[in-house]
Amino acid sequence: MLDEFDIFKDFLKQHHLRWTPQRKSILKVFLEAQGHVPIDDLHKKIHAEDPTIGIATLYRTMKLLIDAGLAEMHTFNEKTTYEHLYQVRHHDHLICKICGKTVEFEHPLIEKYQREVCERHGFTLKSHRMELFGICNKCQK
Amino acid sequence: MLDEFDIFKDFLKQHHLRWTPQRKSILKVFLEAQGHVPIDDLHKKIHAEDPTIGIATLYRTMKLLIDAGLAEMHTFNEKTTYEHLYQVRHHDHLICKICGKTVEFEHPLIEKYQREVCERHGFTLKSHRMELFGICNKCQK
DNA sequence: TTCTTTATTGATATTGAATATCAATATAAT
DNA sequence: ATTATATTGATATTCAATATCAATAAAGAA
Repeated sequence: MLDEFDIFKDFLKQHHLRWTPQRKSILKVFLEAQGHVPIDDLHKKIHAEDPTIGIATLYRTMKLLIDAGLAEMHTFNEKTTYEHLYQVRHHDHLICKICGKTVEFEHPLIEKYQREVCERHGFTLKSHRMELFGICNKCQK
Repeated sequence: MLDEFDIFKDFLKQHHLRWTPQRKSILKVFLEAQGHVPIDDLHKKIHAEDPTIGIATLYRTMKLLIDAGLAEMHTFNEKTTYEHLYQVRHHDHLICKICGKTVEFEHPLIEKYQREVCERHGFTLKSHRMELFGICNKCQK
């Protein structure tokens, strides 16, 4: 079974890009982080790992990870976060408008109807984004 | 039946804000525009209507229109657009990744399952965002 | 290995959308 | 009219993200 490092290496090779220590460190730190990681969190962790890596390289590498299918970018409440994608079951998000708590869920029927809608309009579905915004238990009290 | 101008006036009054010629012009131009309107399109049209209205006032007013429930902000492909909301049936979006064409749709069953998911997690659903990304007919050829 | 080509890097400048500031002005209630 | 306060336009500012660029490093060729 290929792990994320192999996938990234393959991706880089296919695109005539290079496997570098910086890219390795960034992938490592990203994989160790949990859930939705903001860029500045990543930056701090990277800095602890290797203080010489600049912010530009971090942004550049995160883009590559997205292109390689290993990460996904989200923007909830004006804040950008990155989420680990590979070997993680697809899911959508339920977000509390007040405290920002996020719950991940998946619903096979919703996905099915999404595919139907696409077909009906002659589209080939590539991806989707579904976010439900509400108020969680705690914030209602 | 209240029109958008009445709704906006009421909203302003309730919040101790004021009904001004600038706000009137911006609402007028926004209502006349079609579909998903980028801010700079609005700015051009506003400028034709009244060249003295500044960009800051435009941004401020669009925020108010959103708060008043008359507009919705979208960010497709890094570009922010505003969409007319009142007296428009709720719908979601299907977007071509290549040409940017958007199709509006609604699916009652998807909505139903969204509500179910929320309840199951103890959330009160307030709104949602669902965007399907694919390749349209024309772009596949 | 050494050479060559070309991708990558970090530091830093730049961009650009969106927001904050502020003095002058307009609005709405009294 | 008077008063309190919201609004305005011009412009400065912010800040995440990107572009620039000379120095460096990776990978394939010889």
